[in-house]
Parts: sequence; structure tokens; C-alpha cells
Amino acid sequence: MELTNTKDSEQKQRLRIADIARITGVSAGTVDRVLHNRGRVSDEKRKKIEAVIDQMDYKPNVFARSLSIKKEMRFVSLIPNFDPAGYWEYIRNGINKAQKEISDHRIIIEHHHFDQYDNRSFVVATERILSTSPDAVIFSPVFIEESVAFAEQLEQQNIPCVLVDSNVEAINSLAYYGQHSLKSGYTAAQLLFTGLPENSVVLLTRSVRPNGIGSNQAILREKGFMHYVDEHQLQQNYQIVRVDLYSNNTAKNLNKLWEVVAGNIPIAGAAIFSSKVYRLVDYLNQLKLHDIKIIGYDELPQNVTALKAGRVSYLIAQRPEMQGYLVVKDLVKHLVYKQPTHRTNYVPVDILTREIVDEYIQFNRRLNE
Amino acid sequence: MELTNTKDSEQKQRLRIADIARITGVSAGTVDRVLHNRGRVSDEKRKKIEAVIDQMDYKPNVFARSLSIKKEMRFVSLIPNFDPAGYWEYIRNGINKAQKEISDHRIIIEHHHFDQYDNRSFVVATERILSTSPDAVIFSPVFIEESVAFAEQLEQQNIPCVLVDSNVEAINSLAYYGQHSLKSGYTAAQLLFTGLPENSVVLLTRSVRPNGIGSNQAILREKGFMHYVDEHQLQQNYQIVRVDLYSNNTAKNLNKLWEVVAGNIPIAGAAIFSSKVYRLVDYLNQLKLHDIKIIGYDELPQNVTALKAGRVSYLIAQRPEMQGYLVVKDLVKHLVYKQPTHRTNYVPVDILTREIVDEYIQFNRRLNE
DNA sequence: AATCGAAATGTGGACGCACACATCACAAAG
DNA sequence: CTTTGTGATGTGTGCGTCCACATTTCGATT
Repeated sequence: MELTNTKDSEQKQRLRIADIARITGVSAGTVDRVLHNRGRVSDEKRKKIEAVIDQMDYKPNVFARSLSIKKEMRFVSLIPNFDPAGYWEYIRNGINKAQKEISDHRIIIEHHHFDQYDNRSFVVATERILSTSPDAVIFSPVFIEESVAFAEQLEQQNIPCVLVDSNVEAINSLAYYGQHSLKSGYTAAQLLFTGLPENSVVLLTRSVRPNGIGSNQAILREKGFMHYVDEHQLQQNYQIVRVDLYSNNTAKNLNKLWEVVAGNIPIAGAAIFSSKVYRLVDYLNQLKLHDIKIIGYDELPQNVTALKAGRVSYLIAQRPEMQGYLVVKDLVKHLVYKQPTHRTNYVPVDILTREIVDEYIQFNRRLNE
Repeated sequence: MELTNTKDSEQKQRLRIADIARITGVSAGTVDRVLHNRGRVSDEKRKKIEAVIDQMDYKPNVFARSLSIKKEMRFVSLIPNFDPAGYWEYIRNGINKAQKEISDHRIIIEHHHFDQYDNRSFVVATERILSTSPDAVIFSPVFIEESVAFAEQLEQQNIPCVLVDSNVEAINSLAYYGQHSLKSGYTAAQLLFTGLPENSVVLLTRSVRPNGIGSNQAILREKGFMHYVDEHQLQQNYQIVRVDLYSNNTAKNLNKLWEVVAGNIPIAGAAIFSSKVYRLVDYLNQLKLHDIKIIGYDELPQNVTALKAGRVSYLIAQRPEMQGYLVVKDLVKHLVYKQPTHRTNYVPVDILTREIVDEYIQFNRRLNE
């Protein structure tokens, strides 16, 4: 441990291409050819120049570099269409932020959408996209099979893609950003069961599609949740009841929940594996069930309201703006700056309570300014 | 809700300064003077130029802008010296990342340190810094009074400063990044008490300095913790015992803890308001107390080891790299780009469990690459 | 020795901004 | 009528990348 100050940087001028040219007795053009491995340089001079680059630790001025690169590219995004202030809007906000930052590279992003409850709408959108031959695609593989097929066609056309929100291993994407669904479901269980009275019912609710299939994400989250249950042998102490909620049938949903209530065992907790927590809260309010510990996903305004009102105990969040922002930046990193990226990038499982949610939201908002 | 694609950007060329000059029949220099309010332009031309700028929505190319700005500034950081892999190193890593990004502006950062257990070392460092007249100062106001005095002197010399980690309202800093200590302490209590067996002892441990005073942060965290206790009237069901741990006296610390154990009421939980959780774990191991629910701060490697081993239930983290990074970027935002910043910026209260800590750490690491 | 050709190397401009500096017009002072 | 000053305005330079193009080098072939 030392208390003296240290100067890590010297005031010295930074090495420029022109300096390297002067030192090695060649022109800037030759240095440039070496720097970019464009060939057409004699071995002798190449080695000399490379030596100077290494020894003197040349680093290009990033600003000049960014200025001079003009890629004129067109990216396409394909995510579910969204209700205002819904989950997908957050991802798009992140994409938009990245878009602003790279617009001076003459890169534009076209936004396409599909209905997350209708796989045909997804296929239609992918066909439309393929016909326009974009330079890269950002999409959310909500429908697994259809997404794999889409990715194959992209690969044939040599169009790189990145995945956001949910992951499909079979897709050879440049990068994926999203949450580790299993761990997030496991964590939901952990938070729900800690301190929960025994010999009671725990509701597991899923928002399902008209065909009765849950989303890629939701299925994995439930799996993670059940893993915790099995690991701690909670089936003995709790009666876990699955209830599927349909997006467009309030009466039916209420009916199903009522059946559980009528079972006479008290309901102590409930988890929902989507961002529709606020709807679950609404149903339970209508059934006058006010003392249930509820846990759900994503910091949508309506969910935050329920969290602050004490109706929801925890929200699990996943930085959607950051996901949208980072997938785009990784595309640029690869296509423009030719730097390596990581394939799989898990965003943290963020646990929110009524006391800390405000700072969480404001911080994310400021990062996105 | 619409399914059709939308093109948000047109392929059109962006308006440049030269274009505005051509349109208005002046030179680029005159347009530049209008853009930056540097005066020395006739009213007639100024109005004409402003009209074009507004109407055609001119936005400067950020890359060219960054390139042309060369500020030649010297920032100074002043944070506690650190053990390798200690908390303060994380903050410095964030500062270093920002430093790399701005080095092409010819901005350098000098790192100064002090002993966080010795306020005199802080004062000595501030005097040394003041004598060199830096362009801006980044520091952590660990000692409140001394920090206020330092800030006053900086203000006299017109040197802006930013605060990192802990906040002092009395200091007129450009920005502060750190955690809301009260809420973080409150959350620690919430996590600790949920599901904790009643009629037991809960240890509150603080790392204190030789003079017996805790850090600014730790004091506020404990206050937040106790706020939860009072709010839920937990004094009735738990016996809360404060134990001060000294940084350099293992025997004494063990002794104090042993006294609590000897009290014959079982110890169910323990919280520590600093990043020294791993030491608390070590003590409790030595005393063969293995079933205590422990909560502490910061994702230091040693703490993470204890978390993964199940010896610590939760760690509360605060994105130190991000804090270091963002304070520097705010300085640049203000001094170089003359854009407004926010004074108070709370970083989220991040709750970590053994299952999700790996993704948290890796994500932060990649952001910092 | 002259010629040719291919590879190696140099030159210069465009990009787009900010800033220091040069230049210009015009009026007041000598 | 010339000099000096002053405000208004134009110009050149720095950066790295990526071109098109000019020029040089050098060995091989006539």
C-alpha cells in the first residue's frame, strides 16, 4: 500500500501514422497498408513498420477513426409489436439509443414487428426482411422453429444476426443478450418461498397463447422455479397449482382462479412468469384476495404501481434497454470495427422491491439519455 | 398496434456546416461562430444562419466534433488506497476505463490515494492536489468535514469536482454517483429478517476505525437497517446486538463475538455494513457458528466465495466500476461538451444470491472491457 | 542496352468539426 | 492621404481510413 501519487500517463504526444512513417522512412500510405493487412508491402519494410507499431504501442485516435469510417449499412430489427409502455418498447428504446450513436456512421435501423401470439405473422415479417437484403438483423426468437429457419436463410445470404431477450442455441448468431431464464425462475422461487407460511397453495400463472403454448422464456423460467421447489422438497409443504391465463378472456381467467380459491386451502403465494403481473394483481383484487405474496417480471409502470402499493413483493427485471443497446453495439463492433464479440451474454437477474425500484428505473433512464 | 414496418431514418445525406455556409452565402467560420455563440457576426447574417440551422435541423457529426476538440486537461482522482481486489480497486477500474476513452482528447487522470482510516492522510493529499491546480477533481468524501473544507478550496480556485461512492450534500459538486445508503440498509434488513426464526439474536457488525468511528456510508446503512427494524417492530422478536470489529485486532474481535455466543440465545442472523463480510464469516467459522444467515456488501472475490459456499445469503452490490466510469464521463460532458449533468445519481441497490452472482460479475466485467 | 511488366511505394483528396490565425473592409485618428 | 484599430469574415490544420492515381524499383525478356 502506498500513499504517494502516481502518474499513469505522460503528457507526451500520441504517436500518429505520420510519425511511424517518418521514423521508418516510408510514406503514410505504406503504414496504412501494414496496419490493415492490405498487402503490397515488401517483407523488409513491413517488418520494420510492425516493429515500430509494437514497440511504440501505436493506438489509432478513435475519434479520427470513427470519423473516417463510413459504412452506409442498413440493420433491421424484428421484435414483437408492443402496447405503449410494454416490455418490448424498452428494448426498442435501447435500440434507438444505439441508433442515434451510430447514425454518423450512416447506419440506419429499420424496425419490423410481429404479433407475439401469432407465429405466422413472424414468418411473414421474416420473408419481407429477407427480400430486402439488409446488412444485419436483430431479432427476438420468440418462436423457436420459425426462428431457426429464419437464421438459416440469413446464414445462406451471409447476413449476420444478433438475438435479444431469449436465446436459441441452435442459431449461429453473432451475439445474444438476455437473462438466464432458469436462474431467474429459480430466484423467483427463492424469493417467494422464503418466509412463506407452509401448508398453503402457491399459484403458478403463465400468460399463454391461444394455442396454449407459453413463450420460450416463460417455459424456462417455470422450469427454474420448479427446480428450486424440487431441490428444497417443497411439494410436501405447499400445494403448487398451475393456472394458465389467456390474454383475451378475463371471465375465463377469473373462473379458473375462483376454482382454486374454492379449494379451501389458503393461497399464500403466486408467481407469474411474464410481465403481466399487474393483470394477476387485478384478478386477485377482484376476487378479494389481498394477502397473497406475489412475484413477477419487469418494471412496467403498472407493475411498479402494484409493487409500491405492496401488492407485489418483488419484481425481477432484466435491463431490456441495455439488451437492445448492446446487441446493436455488438453488430457495429463486429461489422465496422472488426473486433471480436461474445456469443452469449447474460444480463443480471435484478431483484426489485418497492423501496429500491425508483432508483433502479431512474438510473436506467439516465443511462439511456 | 401495427404490423407494418416503419422506416425511421431516411438515407439522405446529413447537413454539414459547409452546407449551411453554402446556403447562406457565408464561410464555414461564420457558421461556426453562430453555432457556438462566439459573437463577431453581423445580426443580419446571424439570423439567416440561425434560421437555416433550425429549419433544416442541423446536428453536428459527433465523431468529427470529438476529433476536433482537444482539451489538454488534467483530472485528479482521490480515493482510498486499496488492497488488491478490494472495493476501491473496482472504482479505479471504472475511472481507468473512462480514461482510456478520453485519452484522445488529451485528458489525463492522475491518481492520488489516502488511508481511509487516517483523516490526516486525506488532508495531506488534498493539499498536494491543490498545489498542482488540476482542471477537475474526482474524490470520495469519506471524511465529511475534511471533504467540505477541500471542496471549498476547490470552489475558490474554480476547480469543479465530482463525488464517488458516498455523498455530502454540503458539497457543491458537479455530480455524485453512489448508492442510496439508507435504502440499501433498509433492504439488507428486509432480506435478513424475511423468514428468520424469532426469539434469536441478530448481530449488527461494523468495521470501525481505530478512533471507533464508522464510515459515512456504514453509518447511514445501519440507520436504514434500523428503520426497517423499527417499522416492523422487530425489537420485540429479536435481540439486536451491535458488535464493532476493528480492522487490526482479530483476537479482540473474536472475544467480543464470543461474549454474544455465551449469552445462550441462539444467533440467527448477522449483517455487516461494509465489504469485509468475508472476515465476519471467518470469525464465525472459527467460533464454529455455521448456521447463521449472513448479509453483507460488495462482490469482492472473497465475499463471492462465501456466498457460493452458502455461508452468506445475500450480497448487496453497488456497481463500483460504473460509478467510477460515470463520474469521469460527467466531467467530460460538462467541461468538454458543455452539456448539463445531474447532481445526484443513485446507482441501484443490487441484490445478489449464489445463483445469480456469476452473471452479475461477468456482465459488469464485459461492460468494462 | 532497351523495353516491358508487375509489384512496391508515394501522393493527395474527401470526410466534418473546432479552433487559431489570416485577411478584409471601413472608419477614426494622425 | 496614410496609418492604426476594430469588428466581420474567410482559411488552414489536425486526425485515420480508404480511395484513385502517379511514380519508382527491379528483375526478366527481347
